[in-house]
Amino acid sequence: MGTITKALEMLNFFSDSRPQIGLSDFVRLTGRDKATVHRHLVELEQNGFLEQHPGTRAYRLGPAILRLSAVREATYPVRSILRPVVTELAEEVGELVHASVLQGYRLSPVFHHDPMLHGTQVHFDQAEMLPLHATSSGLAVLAYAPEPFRRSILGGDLVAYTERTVTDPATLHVLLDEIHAGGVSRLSGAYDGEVTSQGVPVFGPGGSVTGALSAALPSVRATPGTLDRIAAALRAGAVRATRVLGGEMPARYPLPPQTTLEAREV
Amino acid sequence: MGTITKALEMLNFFSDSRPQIGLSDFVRLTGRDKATVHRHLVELEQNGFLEQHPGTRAYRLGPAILRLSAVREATYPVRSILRPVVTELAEEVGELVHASVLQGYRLSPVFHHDPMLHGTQVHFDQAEMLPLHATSSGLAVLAYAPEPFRRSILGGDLVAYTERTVTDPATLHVLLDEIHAGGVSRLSGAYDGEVTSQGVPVFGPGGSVTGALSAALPSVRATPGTLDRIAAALRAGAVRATRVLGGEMPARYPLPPQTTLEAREV
DNA sequence: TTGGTTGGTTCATTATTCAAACCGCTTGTT
DNA sequence: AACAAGCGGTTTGAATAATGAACCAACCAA
Repeated sequence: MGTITKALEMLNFFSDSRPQIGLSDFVRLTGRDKATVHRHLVELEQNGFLEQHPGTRAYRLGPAILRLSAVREATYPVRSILRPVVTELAEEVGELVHASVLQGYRLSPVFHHDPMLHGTQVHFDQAEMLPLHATSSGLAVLAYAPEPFRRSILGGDLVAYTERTVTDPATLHVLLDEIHAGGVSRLSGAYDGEVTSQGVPVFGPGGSVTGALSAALPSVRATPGTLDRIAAALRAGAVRATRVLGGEMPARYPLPPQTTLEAREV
Repeated sequence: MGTITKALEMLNFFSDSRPQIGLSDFVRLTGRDKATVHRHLVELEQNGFLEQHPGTRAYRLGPAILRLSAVREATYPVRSILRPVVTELAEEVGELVHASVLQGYRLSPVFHHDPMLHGTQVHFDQAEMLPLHATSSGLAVLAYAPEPFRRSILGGDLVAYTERTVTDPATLHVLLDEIHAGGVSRLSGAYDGEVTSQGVPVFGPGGSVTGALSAALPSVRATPGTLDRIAAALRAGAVRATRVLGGEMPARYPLPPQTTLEAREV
């Protein structure tokens, strides 16, 4: 692992629930030497990717990240483009919806919205990278990804996040073919034990998968009728999201919403 | 310069006008070796800070930056807090207003808004880090910064961006004392030759300067009356911005808006 | 005092960087 | 067709910078 990766990985330890991290915490989190960690922190700070609280000396994410994200959004506004799609979809289905884009072997959250209609909500941490094999978004992506990519994922480490995470490559392969046929993935308790979620792929130019939309709800609220309604809305959302991003739906994708909706049992 | 800095600095070459950069371009821009540059690019890409266009193989800023900026905003929402202040101020004065925060020896843009009321607008590139000695924002910050910090800036490289940039430390020192007394900095053609801008400091907890607000307009529209009206609005904006950020105005700051407004000739 | 924190520094050892050559591919020119 | 020049990317061994165990200093509680 290179120096740059070591430094950048430290940024990933920040999350909504852990916004500030001190030197010793970083040493524990990374398992690396204190001197190295410190030098990396200083360098990140000098470049504005971190800033140090004057009092506590703890580090938090810095203003450079803000500046760069503004530049990316100004030239390639994925987030602001997906925002209305996600928000409308979330309001329509009445549950948490999030959009994410493929980054390496995981999904990077881009935007999420929860209409907050119910007493219990699904917790979503936008700092977490999502695994492909254990989330509805990930399965939706894998189902439409090129065969070599699918194989490299199924052949890699398939972490079991709960006892209901599917980690058998053969079973996953069958599951992905079913999702490919239906256009929507459905998972219950495979990543968060109490959550049921459904996902649809989002495509870029040339019909290649670039990300996913997903709706999640507490499994206690997940009746078959509700899930089918959400699935139909997601399918329509996939088309909208792909269109606003300038992508193309592959010809083989099951068309919404006038198309027959087959309930998918997963 | 460390490896991490070399890699992170490459991200700064992206801007609104240069959203995609290829390997050879980076080699020219950085002056570094092609093999090294390539390894850095690959490592940045693997961590999602860059993504490579499949067709052209050019690099652009990646989704990880988006994810991290969302985390920072969720826990320390400087941008979304300053947004309404900047927008209202811009609409009030009818000109481009931007907010920026101190990062090392420069200012990092956070948010900007242009009401677009006139035929000619000031161009603002949010990718550019602003120098302290040649911008109204920077002078506003320096005027209220601790003496050692002010001296380290005035003792460093003072680049002349135009023939009207003040680069003499002694002259700048006098200028800063005047700004400190008046609360507003005013510069004409010191950074962009055709632009006149005014800046006010924004303070954090404990009354330390953390950033600035600035309003800019084409010098051809800059009449004394207009500038004084904008200066008054900025002073009020500084108080609002400081308050919403949870900071404290220093006791010595000239109070708006009921206070006497002295026109500052700079 | 002792013991356990915290953030930060020093200096042999070790891994990374550099420069120049090369490869395969595309593009525009002769 | 042949050529040159551009592109992204890779390989090589000598120069250079990163690493990590030990060390400092400060703070807090017992």
